Amino acid sequence: MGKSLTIREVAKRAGVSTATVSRVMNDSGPVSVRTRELIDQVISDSGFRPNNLGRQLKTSRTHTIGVLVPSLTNPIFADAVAGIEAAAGENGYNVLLSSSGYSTQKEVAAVETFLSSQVEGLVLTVADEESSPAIDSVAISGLPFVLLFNPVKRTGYSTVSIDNRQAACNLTTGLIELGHQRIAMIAGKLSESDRSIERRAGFEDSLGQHGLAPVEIVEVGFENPDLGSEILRLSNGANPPTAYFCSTDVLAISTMRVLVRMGKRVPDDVSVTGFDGISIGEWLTPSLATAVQPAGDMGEWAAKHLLGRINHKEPVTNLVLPYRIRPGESWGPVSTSLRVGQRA
Amino acid sequence: MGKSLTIREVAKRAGVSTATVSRVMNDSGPVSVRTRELIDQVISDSGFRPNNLGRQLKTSRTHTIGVLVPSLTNPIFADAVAGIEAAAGENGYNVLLSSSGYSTQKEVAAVETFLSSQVEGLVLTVADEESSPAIDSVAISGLPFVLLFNPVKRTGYSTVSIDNRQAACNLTTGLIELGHQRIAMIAGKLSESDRSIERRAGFEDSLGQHGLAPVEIVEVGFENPDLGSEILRLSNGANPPTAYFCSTDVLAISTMRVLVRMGKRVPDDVSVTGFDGISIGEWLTPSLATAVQPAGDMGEWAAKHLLGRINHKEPVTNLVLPYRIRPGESWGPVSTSLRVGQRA
DNA sequence: AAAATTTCTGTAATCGTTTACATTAGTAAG
DNA sequence: CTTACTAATGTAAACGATTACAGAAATTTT
Repeated sequence: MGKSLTIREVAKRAGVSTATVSRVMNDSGPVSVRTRELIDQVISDSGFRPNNLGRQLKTSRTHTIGVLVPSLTNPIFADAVAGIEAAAGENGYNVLLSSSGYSTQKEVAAVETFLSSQVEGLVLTVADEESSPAIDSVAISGLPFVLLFNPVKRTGYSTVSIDNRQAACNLTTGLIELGHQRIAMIAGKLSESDRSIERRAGFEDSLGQHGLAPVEIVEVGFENPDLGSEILRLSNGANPPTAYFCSTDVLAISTMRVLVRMGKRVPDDVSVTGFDGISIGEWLTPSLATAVQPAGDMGEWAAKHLLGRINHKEPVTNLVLPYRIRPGESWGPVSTSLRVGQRA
Repeated sequence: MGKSLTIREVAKRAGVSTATVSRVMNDSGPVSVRTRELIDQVISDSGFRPNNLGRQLKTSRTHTIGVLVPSLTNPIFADAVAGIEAAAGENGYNVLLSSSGYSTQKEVAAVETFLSSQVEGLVLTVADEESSPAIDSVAISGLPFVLLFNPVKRTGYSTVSIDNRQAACNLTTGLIELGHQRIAMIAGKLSESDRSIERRAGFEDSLGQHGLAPVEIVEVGFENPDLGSEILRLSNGANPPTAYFCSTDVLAISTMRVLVRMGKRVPDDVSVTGFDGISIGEWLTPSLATAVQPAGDMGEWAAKHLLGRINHKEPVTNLVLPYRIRPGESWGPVSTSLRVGQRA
């Protein structure tokens, strides 16, 4: 409300020049003890707060990074953002946050805003790295950025991820070793997530290695997936799955709920696996078998690396962190009765 | 990397003045069709992107709001931020995000940064509204802000919350009606959360109305609460609680886990209630009895109201939204054996 | 065809800082 | 008491946009 003070006003009140005031604020040059004290006094008396816009415009440093994720309601991203924010804060950086809702269009818009706002770098998770106009924009601009969660495909920019394909393969193999032969995949829209694509590939790798084929790969939207009807259809179909491999924990949780509501027991009647390792999964009954991505650490690492690139010209790096298969109660041996029943 | 273009360069290339370029970009004055096309051409050819700092400095509008929450890993806040971000985005506003980790000191620092960054308003959840230097700073600055989740105490600024005290009272009464007489409260540090304080008050209201006293009120830190030893102590004490009233869902979930690990059955041996209504709660087994705050809507409303205050001089408002008691499987009638056993 | 409008465009100041450069004051050395 | 340095301060030009204001060009009115 009340027009805030400018450095000029402070200078006038202290009877010095703006240059001197600036020098005491930034410790950027010699100032006599006397005047320094005088100016400090005036500043604290008047509650002067320098306007960052002026400073940033002049120095062309904003100490701000942009962060773009698909969604904040999925804890995997919230946790990552928490890690990013923490690392940024520790290093005196601010975070400009945007979420895309898995929309390529919104990704582009967000990136455009970030670039206009002169952020010094970006951490982002895009829908599909291979065909992302948003990434193209950033790349062209020359601004440092690091891709988070997106599987590394092209080289040339920094990424922090896990080996989605291998993790998915391991998880699927786990199901097969439990005796499952008829496995369906519930996948987040492949066009909305290259993670889904990779995970599907891993899923198929494993099936292939064991001479199996997927019962079906069902694509669902992330925002309001209508799992109910799909699962009902599969379940009542000619070839009902004994296990559901879901491309994210959130989808897995929804899947389990649908199954339970249908009267199925997990894992006695049907097994379910997730992917991401959000902490809720552990607390569920049955707890969720999944592949854990260390989201908080990944975010933290991404931010630190980004700052390194910005401030110390550190080279582009592709970090692939280890994942962890977290066995849970949501998968179990395929039920004998079912196995026989189906074969009959 | 590559020095980006300025409006001056664009003007030169198009053979016009910067004023004209500015006019076509902002539609802020008459421009002949010919020159408009010419300039548009030059802009898209050169990939010119206006530098927001210059614009913002001149217009003194940043189209940015600051958002400060205690934590992003607690879904109640992540959901709220999602709502805020969505509303802000829809209205062309950017979000500068910070999290305080329940530290008053960090709150102050974050607010200071926001003010320097010339945000146009703030949405924030502070530890304790009644003694918050952060709020004082903002209030003095005259910047519009809205308090989210913090119970409304003083008037004079906008808030969005629910009636924490009443909700807590209702929830406690629910426990009492199930026969519980020995109820302990697990409270987030009262110094770190005025919500905890209110909820405790509601808890005590209900107990008082029924002529009961709390077994104990245990305060735990939010960040890494050591619930294990506390609950063990209570459980093995002279007066073991038959129910735990927890001040947040996150604490309630931890409490349930500890109890289960101790071999207790929930709700057969002991009941547990939460507070917040994070969606996980519903999916747990047993599902969590709790009071639901509509976090996403609250965030959305807070942001919209803030923008209303910024742009349309809407008056300060205290919005108290309805909460909903969500009964769950985590509470049940007090077990008869226990009741008798204890009385013996 | 001149006058009166209206439409278009340019000039230059400004927003709030920082900082290169110039200047002055202060101190040490000769 | 100069001279030569260093320390302290000030002057003024940026940074990249917007926008009063004024002037030129095009159009309409008389």
